[in-house]
Amino acid sequence: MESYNPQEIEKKWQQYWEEKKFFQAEDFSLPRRQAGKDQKQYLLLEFPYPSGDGLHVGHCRSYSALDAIVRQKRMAGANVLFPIGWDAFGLPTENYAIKHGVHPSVATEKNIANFKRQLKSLGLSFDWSREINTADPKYYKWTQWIFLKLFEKGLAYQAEIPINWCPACKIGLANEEVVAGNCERCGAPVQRKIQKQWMLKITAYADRLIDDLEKLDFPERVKSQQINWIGKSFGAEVNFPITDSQSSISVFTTRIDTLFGVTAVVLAPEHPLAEKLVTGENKEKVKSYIAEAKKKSDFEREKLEKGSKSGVFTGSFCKHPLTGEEIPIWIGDYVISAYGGGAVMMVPAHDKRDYDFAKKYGLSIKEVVSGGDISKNAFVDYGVLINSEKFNGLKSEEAIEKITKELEKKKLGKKTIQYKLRDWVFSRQHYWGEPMPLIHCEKCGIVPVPEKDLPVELPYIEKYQPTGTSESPLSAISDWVNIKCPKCVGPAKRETDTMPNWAGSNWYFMRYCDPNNNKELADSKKLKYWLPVDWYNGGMEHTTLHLLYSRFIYKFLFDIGVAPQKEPYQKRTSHGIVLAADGRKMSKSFGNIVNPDDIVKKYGADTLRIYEMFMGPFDQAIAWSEDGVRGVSRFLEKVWKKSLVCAENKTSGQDVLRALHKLNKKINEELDLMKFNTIIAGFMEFTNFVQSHQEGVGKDTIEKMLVLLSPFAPHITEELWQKLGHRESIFMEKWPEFSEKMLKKDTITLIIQINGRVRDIIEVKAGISEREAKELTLTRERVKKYLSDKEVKKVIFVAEKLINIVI
RNA sequence: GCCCGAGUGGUGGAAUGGUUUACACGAGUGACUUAAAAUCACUUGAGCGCAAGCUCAUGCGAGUUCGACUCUCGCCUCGGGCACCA
Repeated sequence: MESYNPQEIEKKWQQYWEEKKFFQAEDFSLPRRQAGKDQKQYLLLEFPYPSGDGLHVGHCRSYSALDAIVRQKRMAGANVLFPIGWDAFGLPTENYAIKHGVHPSVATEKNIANFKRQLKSLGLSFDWSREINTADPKYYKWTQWIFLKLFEKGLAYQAEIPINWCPACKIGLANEEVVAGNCERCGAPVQRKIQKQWMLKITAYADRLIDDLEKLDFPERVKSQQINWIGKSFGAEVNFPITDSQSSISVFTTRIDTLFGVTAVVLAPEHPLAEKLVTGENKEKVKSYIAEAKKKSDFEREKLEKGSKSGVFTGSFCKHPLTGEEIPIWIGDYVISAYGGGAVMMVPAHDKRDYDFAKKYGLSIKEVVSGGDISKNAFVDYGVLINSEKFNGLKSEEAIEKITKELEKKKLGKKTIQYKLRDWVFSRQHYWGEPMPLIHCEKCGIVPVPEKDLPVELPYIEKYQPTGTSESPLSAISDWVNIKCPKCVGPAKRETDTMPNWAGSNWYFMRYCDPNNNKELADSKKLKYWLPVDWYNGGMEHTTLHLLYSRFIYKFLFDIGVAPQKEPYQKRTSHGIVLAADGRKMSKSFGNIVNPDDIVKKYGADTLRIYEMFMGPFDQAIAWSEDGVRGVSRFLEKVWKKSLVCAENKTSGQDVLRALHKLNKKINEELDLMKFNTIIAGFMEFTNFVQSHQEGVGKDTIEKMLVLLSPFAPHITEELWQKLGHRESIFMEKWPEFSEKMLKKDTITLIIQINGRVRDIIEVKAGISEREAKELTLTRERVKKYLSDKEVKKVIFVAEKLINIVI
């Protein structure tokens, strides 16, 4: 008998499938086999960033799993779109290029070639004819086009916002490049620097991003994470008039019922009024405090531990809007400038942070909601109001209503809604990204590049190093920067900022529907046919970034008539990461990385695929184990041998057929639930069964088993299929159905319990009645032993399962 | 500090109210072999016992139930996420 040699057969079939174009999706077409049941299925995985490290075994895990689902759906008759492409712009490539003196476009090209080779070696059934690359001008033409539309509709604007600035490297840093407040490259402490940045107004879509989640088939934890991120809260805005001044401080609170407990107002160090309110004696102290706080990066500010909040008194006071009482104005670093106007009313009795702050600086604590013990802790729950003048005795809920009304009447406040969600910083001062298609004209201001001039190509330059001035490297190319204004033909300059890599990944799934269109983003009929994506799998870490951002962009494209629906993805699932054998993350610095190439070379792609599905629950993080890989390799060896041996037999016995239908049922029920690990276990159980019933297993059974296994282990099953005498590919087979009738057995195992403990097990005929079961049970020696003279109080009978005697 | 998960053999895990430990790994014994590897067969939660068998065990403690890994309450530990969100 020929032995199983994956290295030989896998290449062969990969080429065969590619030549036959098996995996190309057909626009509008009926599915291959079930005419009349025109069911399109669009399955998407997050396209990879082609890093220099090559494919990770983590990619293989989710890709193999999705591929199994895709292959099964094709066999069941669906017209499946399963595309792949490259999220090619990004910071790591630029950094790599600078470090090694290789142009980013060259590095990207090389990395893509490597990724492509690796993906192909796994035999994944992508439709390669639709491959896209976000760094290709033909692609980013449309990324720029989307930006122009956002600009046109007023959803792209410029704002002064702080960035992380490394004073030593003289470059702006991404959050990821800031490690514990220091620059990742040189270790210098990161500072904040104000920079003019392009922003996208995602906040305009906040409500819709929450409301439309309802109808989507997303995991609850994904939905709630997005909802919490958007953070819609209902509350009130209150004005505290500043003493001896015309102006007032506006604060936002969700707990207006605690208004009478305010003992200070605290401003963020960046608050525009902060410096103005400082009085003589405190001036120096406050100034240096503000300077210190501003220097701290967001990172440090966010990580301030309990108790380490700091603050300083400005020396100024404001008036309580209802009592007229004098209230001190403080500055505190725990107040976030970007939220709620950068000012809070401090109610130490009923807010934990305020409580800590008041304790630290000896501010008074005034209880206004009864129910707690404020000498020990802040009482944060709702309760009944006290010390609140005419509102005493009201419940918190009612008080919120009435106090808000009172403030509105006196024009000192109003009901408002606040969101945590912030607008999206959309520009980068880097080379390797899409240039923003805008022109700055001295006369006309900001002028969009006319659509006919798109794409604005990224110039190929030798010097893409940072400029040291916090401007993009593009600003140094005067040939490119200086241009005539498209409106007035006067002298003008190009915008030199580029877009973040999110720009390309926001809409890539739309381009797959029509990847070579030169006239528009994609043909509207094709979009209408394929979208929305039926099933999108990806990582949990993208929940509040890519997944949310791309929903926003899709909604925008829907509003301007480009996207066919309100939501891009109908169903979302997420995979767990693959950890190293030591339980840590795989990382170069730990030296614990597993290269999929090595596994494919040693054991074959089918083994790698099955192992990664078998390793554990799909959505959980699991550590790599090469012993586990060997176990799967043994399983495939067994499939190979038993298939060839049993194909000699003509027919199969009843027991074997029952086991086969049981397996078929298991797969049909568990595949969409992504219970790959138990499905593979089911196959192992089946092959073990075959091993012990070898004579009773016929060719019919083996063939059906191979068809069932083919989505999971495509190469070995295709090879065996042909060895068993078939000319057509196994993937042209129709997905098998199981019959419930075949699963029925004549006898069942009845568990006998006494007081809920198992005491005996008997084989009885199926469909046994309670009376029969009881009679049978009471004759058993082992039961009698326990019953002896005791009284039977109760008998619980669960049909086809167990009988429990209570004594 | 807040939010979300998860705790089951030597290990990864299975079981979502009904035989705890499927499947796999590892370990052990035997067969084949000059030998090893590979393969095959058997054993493998812990304790007591010659055995039949009994007792205990799903992080800890209570509770609901004829019956709890599963449901409820309280606690502990680990992992992931985070924007001190007023």
